[in-house]
Amino acid sequence: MTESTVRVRFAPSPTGALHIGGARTAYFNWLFAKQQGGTMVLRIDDTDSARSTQASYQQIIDSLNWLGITWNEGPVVGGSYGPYRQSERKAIYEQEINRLIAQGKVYPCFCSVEQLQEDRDTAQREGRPQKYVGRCKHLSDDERKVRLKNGEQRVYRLHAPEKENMVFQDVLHGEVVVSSQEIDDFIVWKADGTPTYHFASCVDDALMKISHIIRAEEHLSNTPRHIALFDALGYSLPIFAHIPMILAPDRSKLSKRHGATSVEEYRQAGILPDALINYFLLLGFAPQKENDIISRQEAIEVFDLQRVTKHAAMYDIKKLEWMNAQYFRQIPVDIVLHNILSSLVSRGWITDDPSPQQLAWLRTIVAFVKERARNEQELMTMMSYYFEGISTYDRKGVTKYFASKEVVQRLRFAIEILIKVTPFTSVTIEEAYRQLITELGIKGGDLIHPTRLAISGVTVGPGLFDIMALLGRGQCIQRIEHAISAIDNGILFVE
RNA sequence: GGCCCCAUGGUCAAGCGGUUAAGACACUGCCCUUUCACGGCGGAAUCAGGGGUUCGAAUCCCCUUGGGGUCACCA
Repeated sequence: MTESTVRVRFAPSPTGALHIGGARTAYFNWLFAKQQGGTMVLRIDDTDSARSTQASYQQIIDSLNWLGITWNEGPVVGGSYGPYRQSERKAIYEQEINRLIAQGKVYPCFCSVEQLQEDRDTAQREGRPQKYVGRCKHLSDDERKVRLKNGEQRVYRLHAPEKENMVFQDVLHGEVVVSSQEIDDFIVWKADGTPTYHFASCVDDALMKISHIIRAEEHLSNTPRHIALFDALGYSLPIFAHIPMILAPDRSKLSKRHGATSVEEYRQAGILPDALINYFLLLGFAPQKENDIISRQEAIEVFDLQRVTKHAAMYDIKKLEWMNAQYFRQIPVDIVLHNILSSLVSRGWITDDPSPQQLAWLRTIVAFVKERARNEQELMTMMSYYFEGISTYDRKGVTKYFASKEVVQRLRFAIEILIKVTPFTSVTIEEAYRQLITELGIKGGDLIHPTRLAISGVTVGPGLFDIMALLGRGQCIQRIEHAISAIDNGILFVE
C-alpha cells in the first residue's frame, strides 16, 4: 500500500470561539483525511494581531479536543512543516514577498486608505465594479525608488492575471469560470509589514504541501485570487472543495443573536461531542444508512466528499437535541452518575463522601430518570425533587389533579395506608394503593396523579411507586401532608 | 451594484430522463403506560415560477424570482 499524499488543513483564526460552521469544516477535513489515510494539519491563521487572542486560540484547541477532532501536524503536536501559527512564520512570508518583488510580480502602492475608500464610493455610485483604479500600477521605477526611499507608507499589490478567464475545478461545484476582469490588483502585503490573509494562506498551503483545500463556501469567490497567487508564487494548485455554509434558522449568516453558535456553548448546554459530530455529518451529507445515528468510525467509511450537498443548510436545534438524547441514553448509569457527582455536591444534594448505601440509592434514581432526560442538565432538573422539598406545584397539574373535591380526602386515606405498608418497597406500596383504589371504587389515576403531584411537584417522571420507595415513607407522608395543607390554604405556587 | 454559488415538505435530505417523489427531526392520530419519555403503527406536508429539449422531466438547457457569498491594509 502506497502512502497517501492527501494533506488537508483546518485553519481557524483565533478571533473568537470555535463556531459550529468552523467545527463542521474541521470535521469534514478530518473525515476526509482519515478515510484517505492522509494527514490533517491544524494551522492557526493569526496574521491579524489586533484581533487574535491567546484565549481564543486556547478555546479553539479545547473545543477541537473535546470534539475528538485530532490533527497530525499543528500546534501542540508539531510536525515537519511548522511552525503552525502564522504569527511565527513572518520570516517565511518576508522571503516570499521579496521574491515576488524581485520578480516584479507585485508592486508598491502608496494610495491612502481614505483615497481608496473614496475610489470605491465613486465606483459604487457610478455602478462600476469596485476594483483598484491602478494609480500606482504604472509608476516609473524612478518614482517608486524615490517614494520608497522617502519612507512613504506602502502596501504591495499583485499584478493580477490578464488572461481572459480563470477556470478552476471544485470538487463539489465542478468547473467555475470567472472573468479576469473581476480580479483587481489586490493587496498582498500590508503597510505594517505583515502579509494579508490571502497571501499568508496561499504561501502556507503551498509550503505545507496541502493537497486538498476543504473550506467554507465563503471562500469560493476568493479562489480566483488565490489561484493568481499560487501562479505568481510558482506553486502548483491544490484541489479545492468548497463546502456549504451553515445558516441560522432565518436563513441569515449565523451570529450571536441566533443563540448558541459556538461549540463551547453547546458543550455547556449538555450536548455530547458524539452527538454534535453526528449532527454535523448530517448537515450537508446524507449517509446512505438505515439510521441517522452514525459513529465516527462509520462516518469515516461512508463519507464521500463529492456527495456533500452544494446548498447551505440551516441548523435545526430540535434534531440536535433528539440526537443528543440518543447518545445520552446509551451512556451507562455509572458513568452518568460519576459525571454528575460533583454537581450533586455543589448543589448541596449530597455530601462529598457519600456512603455506599447513598451511592446505590443515587444510582437507582439516575437509572430511572436518565431514561427520560436528553442531557445532563435535564437530568439534574428532573432529579431535584428527590433532594428538595416541594414548594410549588405544576400549574396544569394543579387544575387537573388537585381540583376535585375528593382529592384531600383521598390523600388522607393514602397517608393512612402508607403508615402501615411494610416493607416500604415499590411492590408493597403499589399493592396497598391498588387495594385502596378498589375500595374507593375510583380509577387508578384518581389517586396516582394527585399523589405524584404532591410528592414530586410535577406530573411527569418515573413510575410513581418507584419514586415513593426511593423517597421513603417519611418523606412521602410529609409531602402529602404538605400538599393537603397547601390545597386547603390555596398556597400552591411560589413565584 | 458587478461577479460567483445555490434552489425537493417547516428543517436535514434521497433522487442523477420513466419511482405510488425514500428516510430522519419536528408536527399530528392511534396503541403501549398511573403520567412523561422510550417504543410500535398511521397521517398531513415538497420538486420556487415560466419557457424550451424529449415519446416522457424533480432530474438536461435558458430566463425570472428568491437566498447566500465575495468585491477590506478582516480572516
